Amino acid sequence: MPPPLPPLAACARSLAELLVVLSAARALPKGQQLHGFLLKGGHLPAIASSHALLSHHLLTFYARCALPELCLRAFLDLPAPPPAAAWSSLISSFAQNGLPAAAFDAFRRMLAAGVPATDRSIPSAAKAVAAAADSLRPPLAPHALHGLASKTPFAEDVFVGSAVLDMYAKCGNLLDARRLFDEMPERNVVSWSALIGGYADAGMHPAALWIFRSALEEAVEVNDFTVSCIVRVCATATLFDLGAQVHARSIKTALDASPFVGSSLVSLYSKCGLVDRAYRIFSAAPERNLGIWNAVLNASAQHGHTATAFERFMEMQNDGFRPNYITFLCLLTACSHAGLVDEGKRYFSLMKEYTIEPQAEHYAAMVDLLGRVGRITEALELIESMPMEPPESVWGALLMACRMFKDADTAAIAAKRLFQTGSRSSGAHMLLSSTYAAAGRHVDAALARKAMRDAGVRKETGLSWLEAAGEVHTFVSNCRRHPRSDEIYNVLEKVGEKMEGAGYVADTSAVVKDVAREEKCETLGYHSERLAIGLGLLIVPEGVPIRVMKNLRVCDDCHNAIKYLSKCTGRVVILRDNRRFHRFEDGLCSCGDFW
DNA sequence: ATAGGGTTAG
Repeated sequence: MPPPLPPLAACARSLAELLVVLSAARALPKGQQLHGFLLKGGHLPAIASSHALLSHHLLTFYARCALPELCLRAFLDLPAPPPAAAWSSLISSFAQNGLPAAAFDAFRRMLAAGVPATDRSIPSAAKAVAAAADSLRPPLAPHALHGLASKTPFAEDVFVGSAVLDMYAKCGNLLDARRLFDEMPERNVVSWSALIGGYADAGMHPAALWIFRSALEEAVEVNDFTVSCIVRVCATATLFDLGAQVHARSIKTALDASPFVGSSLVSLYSKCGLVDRAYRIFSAAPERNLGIWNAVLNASAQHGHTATAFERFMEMQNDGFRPNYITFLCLLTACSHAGLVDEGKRYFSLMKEYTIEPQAEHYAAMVDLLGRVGRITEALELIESMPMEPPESVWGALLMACRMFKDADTAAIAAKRLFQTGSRSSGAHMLLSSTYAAAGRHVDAALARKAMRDAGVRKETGLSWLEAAGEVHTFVSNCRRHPRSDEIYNVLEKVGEKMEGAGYVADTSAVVKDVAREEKCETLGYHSERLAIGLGLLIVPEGVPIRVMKNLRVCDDCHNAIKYLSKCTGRVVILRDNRRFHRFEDGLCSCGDFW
């Protein structure tokens, strides 16, 4: 005789736990089976006290499976009228599972049913508005939700305030975010983090740093959220010294153990050119998540450590992490930097097996990969096959390929389509012009430059900078602004003689005829990166790599010259241009002259 | 206990 089954009410907890497991796995058939069982036997009312608990997990389950209709039906199965808690449950299920439109719809229905908004439902609604910030038809203006919230008894609640503040920040409305922050009667670490994150996303790095500093001064107990945000700012702006200071501080508070802080540190050191240090952070990380795997994978990709990148991809899967769309973006970048077309195609089709829909960014990476090995027709065919309107980045990648392979006809097509996207990129005009020039079509080149002027687009100034002792030294071509300019030009001249002795010949083919006067000046030899390296030779201690950043792509001649420079001086130069890293040592570059 | 806010990786 089997022991008698316990009464169903006693099983409610186990059933709830089972639903949580099924939710996590998004196991749709099994979950629906369980739902059916509960409904069919009339079991739900039988366990009325656990009814709401089970319903909550059912809602989360269907939201995870992106099935708002089923979610709503499970909600409507609740004994009427649903209490405010059930509504909050419904709204948060949608908001937390990428269904902002459904979340807002539920919020609206709740209000229509006469249930007032609470301190539980407003934050979820704010999250939904924030998540829909990029969509063309936002469900509700941020101001409207803020207004609604301020008419409730929760207007001064710190949870509600922080959620509304974050909504403003995510919608790019930094002025309102800041005003709310200033007016809040109570602030906590979440309010501070939301504001810092908002400034960081908007590229307002000084503001983000300033708020962070104020938080420290006001003795706010910053946590891993806050620190990861501020390290991201340092990474984006390549503020190595400041980033290292924040890192040191985070070690003291043990926040460096957070995988979120770890990811941003990996990215910081990688972006500052110190990929070995990035690798060490990763190896030492006590806890790994998908973010830190992607961060280290991207570091390998950016630094041209292609084989390492592929290995990391295998390892992360062995560790049980499921790659996401960013993982594949990193892999395609790695392939692109090594010119590995077959591997790239393999990863691109592998996305399907993971049911990850390629985004425009993945297409841009594939176009870049095909283009830089000269398969321009194939790249154009891929663009034609895109299920979405090709954005600027895709045409830009094609245009770059046309420039490399002097394909003026395709360049004209790419540029035309690129400008149709509403882009005001000066780089695109310059690429088109120089492609014409490289193909010997100097009249078209001049016309392209005129078109740029007529469009009121100014050429982006080539800038290089070098950070040393916490100070950032910025250079433009041939400038003499730096107080140590005389020494810089002297040392470059001296090294230049050695370089010529070693066989360096300045390549003047990059000097395009029929270009405007200002560009001719720039082509004469002292490109900004060389000046920055010159200063590096003077002030960076022997044995320490000279790290230089540049906002444009390094030219062939400078690339060649820096190889000779590294050989003649015995120095390591790490140059980050707008595409990737180049590590020059003993006459060779890590990119293998393919970039 | 079934409901609430902020991260990382491109």
